[in-house]
Amino acid sequence: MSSAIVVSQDAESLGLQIYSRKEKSLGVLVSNFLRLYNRDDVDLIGLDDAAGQLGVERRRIYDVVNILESIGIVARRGKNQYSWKGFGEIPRSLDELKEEGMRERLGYSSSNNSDKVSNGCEREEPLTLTPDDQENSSSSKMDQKKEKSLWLLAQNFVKMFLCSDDDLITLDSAAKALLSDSPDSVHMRTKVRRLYDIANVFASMNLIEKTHIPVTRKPAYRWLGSKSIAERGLSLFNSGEPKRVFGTEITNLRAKRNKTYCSSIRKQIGYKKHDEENTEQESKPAASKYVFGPFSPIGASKTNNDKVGKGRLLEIEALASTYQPQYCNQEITGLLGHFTEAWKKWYAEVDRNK
DNA sequence: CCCTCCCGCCAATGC
DNA sequence: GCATTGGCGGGAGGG
Repeated sequence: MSSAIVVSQDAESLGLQIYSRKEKSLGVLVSNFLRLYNRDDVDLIGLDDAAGQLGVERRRIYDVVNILESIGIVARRGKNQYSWKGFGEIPRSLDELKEEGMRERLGYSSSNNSDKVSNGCEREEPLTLTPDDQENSSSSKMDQKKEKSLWLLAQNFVKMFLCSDDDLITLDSAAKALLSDSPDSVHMRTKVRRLYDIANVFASMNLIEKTHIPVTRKPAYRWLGSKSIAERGLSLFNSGEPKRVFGTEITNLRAKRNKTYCSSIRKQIGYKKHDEENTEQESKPAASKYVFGPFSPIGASKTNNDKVGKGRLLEIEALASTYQPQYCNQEITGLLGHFTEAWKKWYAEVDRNK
Protein backbone atom coordinates (compact mmCIF):
# COMPACT_ATOMS: atom_id res chain seq x y z
CA MET A 1 0.00 0.00 0.00
CA SER A 2 2.95 2.19 -0.36
CA SER A 3 3.99 1.55 -3.86
CA ALA A 4 3.80 4.34 -6.31
CA ILE A 5 1.80 2.19 -8.63
CA VAL A 6 -0.88 1.49 -6.13
CA VAL A 7 -1.18 5.08 -5.23
CA SER A 8 -1.49 6.19 -8.77
CA GLN A 9 -4.11 3.59 -9.46
CA ASP A 10 -6.10 4.72 -6.52
CA ALA A 11 -5.84 8.21 -7.66
CA GLU A 12 -7.05 7.25 -11.05
CA SER A 13 -9.97 5.29 -9.77
CA LEU A 14 -10.92 8.36 -7.88
CA GLY A 15 -11.07 10.17 -11.12
CA LEU A 16 -7.93 12.07 -10.47
CA GLN A 17 -5.21 12.18 -12.97
CA ILE A 18 -1.58 12.24 -12.23
CA TYR A 19 0.86 14.09 -14.25
CA SER A 20 4.34 12.73 -14.40
CA ARG A 21 6.79 14.47 -16.54
CA LYS A 22 8.95 11.43 -16.90
CA GLU A 23 6.25 9.34 -18.42
CA LYS A 24 5.84 11.90 -21.09
CA SER A 25 9.45 12.21 -22.01
CA LEU A 26 10.64 11.78 -25.53
CA GLY A 27 12.81 8.93 -24.42
CA VAL A 28 9.87 6.92 -23.18
CA LEU A 29 7.91 7.81 -26.26
CA VAL A 30 10.66 6.51 -28.47
CA SER A 31 10.91 3.32 -26.49
CA ASN A 32 7.26 2.75 -26.97
CA PHE A 33 7.51 3.66 -30.58
CA LEU A 34 10.26 1.15 -31.17
CA ARG A 35 8.54 -1.55 -29.23
CA LEU A 36 5.46 -0.93 -31.26
CA TYR A 37 7.04 -1.06 -34.66
CA ASN A 38 9.96 -3.40 -34.29
CA ARG A 39 8.08 -6.30 -35.71
CA ASP A 40 8.48 -8.44 -38.72
CA ASP A 41 5.13 -7.63 -40.10
CA VAL A 42 5.63 -3.95 -39.92
CA ASP A 43 6.66 -2.00 -42.91
CA LEU A 44 4.75 1.20 -43.16
CA ILE A 45 4.16 3.60 -40.38
CA GLY A 46 1.33 6.04 -40.53
CA LEU A 47 1.84 9.16 -38.54
CA ASP A 48 -1.74 9.33 -37.41
CA ASP A 49 -1.68 5.71 -36.48
CA ALA A 50 1.47 6.18 -34.48
CA ALA A 51 0.09 9.15 -32.68
CA GLY A 52 -3.05 7.26 -31.89
CA GLN A 53 -1.32 4.12 -30.75
CA LEU A 54 1.09 5.94 -28.57
CA GLY A 55 -1.43 8.39 -27.30
CA VAL A 56 0.44 11.55 -28.08
CA GLU A 57 -0.05 14.61 -30.15
CA ARG A 58 0.99 14.44 -33.72
CA ARG A 59 3.65 16.98 -33.18
CA ARG A 60 5.62 14.56 -31.00
CA ILE A 61 5.68 11.91 -33.67
CA TYR A 62 7.53 14.30 -35.91
CA ASP A 63 10.19 14.64 -33.28
CA VAL A 64 10.52 10.92 -33.00
CA VAL A 65 10.70 10.06 -36.65
CA ASN A 66 13.01 12.91 -37.45
CA ILE A 67 15.51 11.71 -34.95
CA LEU A 68 15.12 8.06 -35.81
CA GLU A 69 15.53 8.88 -39.43
CA SER A 70 18.90 10.39 -38.76
CA ILE A 71 20.10 6.94 -37.82
CA GLY A 72 18.25 5.20 -40.57
CA ILE A 73 15.80 3.32 -38.42
CA VAL A 74 12.95 4.76 -40.39
CA ALA A 75 12.74 6.50 -43.71
CA ARG A 76 10.31 8.94 -45.08
CA ARG A 77 8.08 7.34 -47.60
CA GLY A 78 5.68 10.06 -48.34
CA LYS A 79 3.05 12.19 -46.92
CA ASN A 80 1.96 10.92 -43.56
CA GLN A 81 4.00 7.90 -44.12
CA TYR A 82 7.27 6.48 -42.98
CA SER A 83 8.68 3.06 -43.49
CA TRP A 84 10.33 0.94 -40.89
CA LYS A 85 13.89 0.08 -41.76
CA GLY A 86 14.92 -1.50 -38.52
CA PHE A 87 17.97 -1.69 -36.37
CA GLY A 88 19.83 -3.44 -39.08
CA GLU A 89 20.24 -0.14 -40.79
CA ILE A 90 21.99 1.46 -37.91
CA PRO A 91 25.46 0.15 -38.62
CA ARG A 92 25.31 1.30 -42.19
CA SER A 93 24.12 4.72 -41.20
CA LEU A 94 26.74 5.11 -38.55
CA ASP A 95 29.39 4.06 -40.95
CA GLU A 96 28.31 6.62 -43.45
CA LEU A 97 28.06 9.30 -40.86
CA LYS A 98 31.51 8.55 -39.61
CA GLU A 99 33.01 8.68 -43.03
CA GLU A 100 31.19 11.84 -43.82
CA GLY A 101 32.25 13.41 -40.60
CA MET A 102 35.86 12.50 -41.13
CA ARG A 103 35.83 13.93 -44.58
CA GLU A 104 34.42 17.21 -43.42
CA ARG A 105 36.92 17.34 -40.65
CA LEU A 106 40.03 17.30 -42.75
CA GLY A 107 39.01 17.06 -46.29
CA TYR A 108 39.90 20.11 -48.25
CA SER A 109 40.19 18.33 -51.52
CA SER A 110 36.92 19.47 -52.91
CA SER A 111 36.41 22.91 -54.19
CA ASN A 112 33.37 24.40 -52.72
CA ASN A 113 31.98 25.16 -49.47
CA SER A 114 32.11 27.08 -46.32
CA ASP A 115 33.14 25.37 -43.19
CA LYS A 116 29.67 25.24 -41.95
CA VAL A 117 29.10 22.07 -40.14
CA SER A 118 28.10 19.74 -42.81
CA ASN A 119 25.13 19.80 -44.94
CA GLY A 120 26.14 16.83 -46.88
CA CYS A 121 22.79 15.83 -48.03
CA GLU A 122 21.84 12.38 -47.07
CA ARG A 123 18.17 12.64 -46.95
CA GLU A 124 16.51 11.29 -49.98
CA GLU A 125 16.16 14.20 -52.24
CA PRO A 126 12.75 14.29 -53.73
CA LEU A 127 12.92 12.14 -56.77
CA THR A 128 12.37 15.14 -58.88
CA LEU A 129 15.92 16.19 -59.00
CA THR A 130 16.71 18.79 -61.52
CA PRO A 131 18.65 17.43 -64.45
CA ASP A 132 21.48 19.12 -62.77
CA ASP A 133 24.67 17.46 -63.80
CA GLN A 134 27.70 17.61 -61.65
CA GLU A 135 27.84 15.77 -58.44
CA ASN A 136 27.34 19.19 -57.08
CA SER A 137 25.05 19.32 -54.14
CA SER A 138 22.80 22.19 -53.73
CA SER A 139 24.37 25.37 -52.56
CA SER A 140 21.43 27.71 -52.64
CA LYS A 141 19.70 29.10 -49.63
CA MET A 142 16.89 26.70 -49.93
CA ASP A 143 18.44 24.53 -47.29
CA GLN A 144 19.12 27.09 -44.70
CA LYS A 145 15.98 25.84 -43.21
CA LYS A 146 17.25 22.35 -43.29
CA GLU A 147 20.28 23.44 -41.45
CA LYS A 148 18.31 23.79 -38.31
CA SER A 149 16.37 20.63 -38.68
CA LEU A 150 16.34 18.15 -35.89
CA TRP A 151 17.33 15.56 -38.40
CA LEU A 152 20.57 17.25 -39.33
CA LEU A 153 21.34 18.26 -35.81
CA ALA A 154 20.98 14.68 -34.69
CA GLN A 155 23.28 13.48 -37.41
CA ASN A 156 25.91 15.99 -36.56
CA PHE A 157 25.61 15.09 -32.94
CA VAL A 158 26.47 11.47 -33.57
CA LYS A 159 29.19 12.51 -35.95
CA MET A 160 30.81 14.26 -33.07
CA PHE A 161 30.96 11.04 -31.13
CA LEU A 162 32.06 8.98 -34.06
CA CYS A 163 34.79 11.29 -35.19
CA SER A 164 35.91 13.19 -32.18
CA ASP A 165 38.69 11.79 -30.06
CA ASP A 166 37.25 12.72 -26.74
CA ASP A 167 34.48 10.46 -25.66
CA LEU A 168 32.74 12.78 -23.30
CA ILE A 169 30.67 15.45 -24.90
CA THR A 170 28.77 18.19 -23.23
CA LEU A 171 25.64 19.54 -24.72
CA ASP A 172 27.10 22.99 -24.50
CA SER A 173 30.19 21.98 -26.36
CA ALA A 174 28.11 20.21 -28.93
CA ALA A 175 25.91 23.21 -29.37
CA LYS A 176 28.90 25.45 -29.74
CA ALA A 177 30.53 23.19 -32.26
CA LEU A 178 27.38 22.72 -34.24
CA LEU A 179 26.54 26.34 -34.27
CA SER A 180 29.27 27.57 -36.55
CA ASP A 181 27.64 30.94 -36.51
CA SER A 182 26.64 33.49 -33.95
CA PRO A 183 28.81 32.17 -31.16
CA ASP A 184 26.65 33.31 -28.35
CA SER A 185 23.32 34.45 -27.10
CA VAL A 186 19.97 32.90 -27.56
CA HIS A 187 21.05 30.61 -30.31
CA MET A 188 23.03 28.60 -27.85
CA ARG A 189 20.10 28.13 -25.58
CA THR A 190 17.86 27.05 -28.39
CA LYS A 191 20.44 24.66 -29.72
CA VAL A 192 20.94 23.12 -26.35
CA ARG A 193 17.22 22.71 -25.90
CA ARG A 194 17.11 20.72 -29.10
CA LEU A 195 20.09 18.68 -28.09
CA TYR A 196 18.41 17.67 -24.89
CA ASP A 197 15.71 16.03 -26.94
CA ILE A 198 18.13 14.25 -29.21
CA ALA A 199 20.32 13.09 -26.39
CA ASN A 200 17.35 11.70 -24.57
CA VAL A 201 16.29 9.72 -27.54
CA PHE A 202 19.69 8.23 -28.17
CA ALA A 203 20.13 7.59 -24.52
CA SER A 204 16.89 5.68 -24.37
CA MET A 205 18.26 3.45 -27.08
CA ASN A 206 21.48 3.02 -25.20
CA LEU A 207 23.45 4.46 -28.02
CA ILE A 208 24.83 6.99 -25.62
CA GLU A 209 24.91 7.29 -21.89
CA LYS A 210 24.65 10.18 -19.58
CA THR A 211 27.50 10.75 -17.23
CA HIS A 212 29.49 13.52 -15.72
CA ILE A 213 32.74 15.10 -16.53
CA PRO A 214 35.24 13.78 -13.99
CA VAL A 215 36.07 16.72 -11.81
CA THR A 216 33.49 19.22 -12.82
CA ARG A 217 30.18 17.67 -12.21
CA LYS A 218 28.94 18.87 -15.51
CA PRO A 219 26.65 16.40 -17.21
CA ALA A 220 28.01 14.92 -20.38
CA TYR A 221 27.35 12.06 -22.73
CA ARG A 222 29.44 9.12 -23.70
CA TRP A 223 29.08 7.06 -26.80
CA LEU A 224 28.51 3.45 -26.15
CA GLY A 225 27.68 1.90 -29.42
CA SER A 226 28.26 -1.59 -28.20
CA LYS A 227 29.59 -1.92 -24.74
CA SER A 228 26.29 -0.88 -23.39
CA ILE A 229 25.94 -1.96 -19.86
CA ALA A 230 23.54 -4.64 -18.93
CA GLU A 231 20.60 -3.91 -16.80
CA ARG A 232 16.89 -4.06 -16.81
CA GLY A 233 15.08 -5.03 -19.98
CA LEU A 234 14.42 -8.59 -19.02
CA SER A 235 12.56 -7.19 -16.11
CA LEU A 236 9.83 -6.64 -18.60
CA PHE A 237 9.13 -10.27 -18.40
CA ASN A 238 9.61 -11.10 -14.79
CA SER A 239 6.07 -11.10 -13.66
CA GLY A 240 4.81 -9.94 -10.35
CA GLU A 241 7.51 -7.48 -9.67
CA PRO A 242 6.98 -4.53 -7.42
CA LYS A 243 9.03 -2.61 -9.87
CA ARG A 244 7.43 -0.22 -12.16
CA VAL A 245 7.93 -1.94 -15.42
CA PHE A 246 8.95 0.28 -18.19
CA GLY A 247 6.31 0.56 -20.80
CA THR A 248 3.41 -1.24 -19.46
CA GLU A 249 1.09 1.13 -21.09
CA ILE A 250 1.72 1.66 -24.67
CA THR A 251 -1.09 4.02 -24.74
CA ASN A 252 -0.04 7.02 -22.92
CA LEU A 253 -3.24 8.62 -21.92
CA ARG A 254 -2.10 10.41 -18.91
CA ALA A 255 -3.13 13.75 -17.63
CA LYS A 256 -1.90 16.81 -19.29
CA ARG A 257 0.46 19.21 -17.81
CA ASN A 258 -2.36 21.43 -16.87
CA LYS A 259 -1.28 24.61 -15.26
CA THR A 260 -1.30 24.74 -11.53
CA TYR A 261 -3.63 21.87 -10.90
CA CYS A 262 -2.05 18.55 -10.60
CA SER A 263 1.17 19.10 -8.83
CA SER A 264 -0.46 20.12 -5.64
CA ILE A 265 -3.04 17.42 -5.93
CA ARG A 266 -0.42 14.84 -6.46
CA LYS A 267 1.28 15.81 -3.28
CA GLN A 268 -1.87 15.65 -1.30
CA ILE A 269 -2.49 12.17 -2.53
CA GLY A 270 0.85 11.19 -1.23
CA TYR A 271 2.54 10.42 -4.43
CA LYS A 272 5.87 8.89 -3.74
CA LYS A 273 8.61 9.31 -6.18
CA HIS A 274 9.32 6.22 -8.14
CA ASP A 275 11.43 4.02 -6.03
CA GLU A 276 13.38 1.99 -8.47
CA GLU A 277 14.30 4.46 -11.18
CA ASN A 278 18.01 4.40 -11.64
CA THR A 279 19.11 0.92 -11.13
CA GLU A 280 22.39 2.34 -12.16
CA GLN A 281 24.72 -0.18 -10.68
CA GLU A 282 22.46 -3.02 -9.94
CA SER A 283 24.82 -5.53 -8.58
CA LYS A 284 24.69 -7.93 -11.42
CA PRO A 285 28.31 -8.88 -11.52
CA ALA A 286 28.74 -11.56 -14.08
CA ALA A 287 25.31 -11.70 -15.51
CA SER A 288 25.93 -10.09 -18.81
CA LYS A 289 22.49 -9.41 -20.03
CA TYR A 290 22.88 -7.12 -22.90
CA VAL A 291 20.04 -4.87 -23.55
CA PHE A 292 19.37 -2.52 -26.33
CA GLY A 293 17.08 -0.05 -24.84
CA PRO A 294 14.32 -0.73 -22.41
CA PHE A 295 12.33 -2.53 -25.00
CA SER A 296 12.44 -6.03 -26.28
CA PRO A 297 11.68 -7.69 -29.56
CA ILE A 298 8.00 -8.19 -29.70
CA GLY A 299 7.84 -11.02 -32.11
CA ALA A 300 8.66 -13.43 -29.37
CA SER A 301 6.33 -12.23 -26.74
CA LYS A 302 3.93 -14.81 -27.91
CA THR A 303 6.46 -17.46 -28.26
CA ASN A 304 5.69 -20.76 -29.88
CA ASN A 305 5.91 -19.35 -33.27
CA ASP A 306 9.56 -18.63 -33.16
CA LYS A 307 9.40 -18.13 -36.84
CA VAL A 308 8.73 -14.53 -36.39
CA GLY A 309 11.42 -13.76 -33.93
CA LYS A 310 13.96 -16.04 -35.42
CA GLY A 311 13.53 -14.40 -38.71
CA ARG A 312 14.55 -11.10 -37.30
CA LEU A 313 17.40 -12.62 -35.40
CA LEU A 314 18.79 -14.45 -38.33
CA GLU A 315 18.48 -11.39 -40.38
CA ILE A 316 20.65 -9.54 -37.94
CA GLU A 317 23.15 -12.33 -37.68
CA ALA A 318 23.41 -12.57 -41.39
CA LEU A 319 23.94 -8.90 -41.63
CA ALA A 320 26.55 -9.10 -38.95
CA SER A 321 28.57 -11.71 -40.70
CA THR A 322 28.35 -10.16 -44.08
CA TYR A 323 29.07 -6.80 -42.73
CA GLN A 324 31.97 -7.60 -40.50
CA PRO A 325 34.61 -8.71 -42.92
CA GLN A 326 34.44 -5.79 -45.24
CA TYR A 327 34.46 -2.99 -42.82
CA CYS A 328 36.76 -3.28 -39.92
CA ASN A 329 34.95 -0.80 -37.86
CA GLN A 330 35.07 -1.23 -34.15
CA GLU A 331 32.00 0.75 -33.44
CA ILE A 332 29.84 -0.96 -35.95
CA THR A 333 30.71 -4.55 -35.50
CA GLY A 334 30.61 -4.12 -31.81
CA LEU A 335 27.19 -2.67 -32.06
CA LEU A 336 25.96 -5.50 -34.15
CA GLY A 337 27.40 -8.10 -31.91
CA HIS A 338 25.69 -6.40 -29.12
CA PHE A 339 22.37 -6.54 -30.85
CA THR A 340 22.72 -10.17 -31.70
CA GLU A 341 23.72 -10.98 -28.19
CA ALA A 342 20.75 -9.14 -26.81
CA TRP A 343 18.33 -10.99 -28.94
CA LYS A 344 19.78 -14.36 -28.26
CA LYS A 345 19.67 -13.82 -24.56
CA TRP A 346 16.20 -12.57 -24.74
CA TYR A 347 14.80 -15.43 -26.65
CA ALA A 348 16.54 -17.89 -24.41
CA GLU A 349 15.00 -16.26 -21.41
CA VAL A 350 11.56 -16.32 -22.91
CA ASP A 351 11.79 -19.96 -23.75
CA ARG A 352 12.80 -20.81 -20.25
CA ASN A 353 9.96 -18.88 -18.81
CA LYS A 354 7.49 -20.50 -21.06
C1' DC B 1 17.67 28.24 -7.31
C1' DC B 2 19.19 26.21 -11.88
C1' DC B 3 18.87 22.52 -15.00
C1' DT B 4 15.96 19.78 -17.94
C1' DC B 5 12.76 19.69 -21.57
C1' DC B 6 7.24 19.15 -22.51
C1' DC B 7 3.95 21.53 -24.78
C1' DG B 8 1.77 23.61 -28.37
C1' DC B 9 1.73 28.11 -30.97
C1' DC B 10 2.17 29.27 -35.43
C1' DA B 11 5.29 29.85 -39.61
C1' DA B 12 6.88 27.27 -43.62
C1' DT B 13 6.02 24.15 -46.79
C1' DG B 14 3.38 20.90 -49.48
C1' DC B 15 -0.55 19.64 -52.10
C1' DG C 1 -7.42 27.09 -49.42
C1' DC C 2 -6.44 23.48 -46.16
C1' DA C 3 -3.12 20.02 -44.52
C1' DT C 4 1.54 18.65 -43.17
C1' DT C 5 5.76 19.59 -41.18
C1' DG C 6 8.44 21.13 -37.76
C1' DG C 7 11.11 25.54 -35.66
C1' DC C 8 10.96 27.65 -31.53
C1' DG C 9 10.93 29.22 -26.76
C1' DG C 10 7.75 29.91 -22.58
C1' DG C 11 7.44 28.23 -18.55
C1' DA C 12 6.41 23.90 -15.71
C1' DG C 13 8.58 19.94 -13.29
C1' DG C 14 12.36 18.10 -10.83
C1' DG C 15 16.54 18.05 -8.33
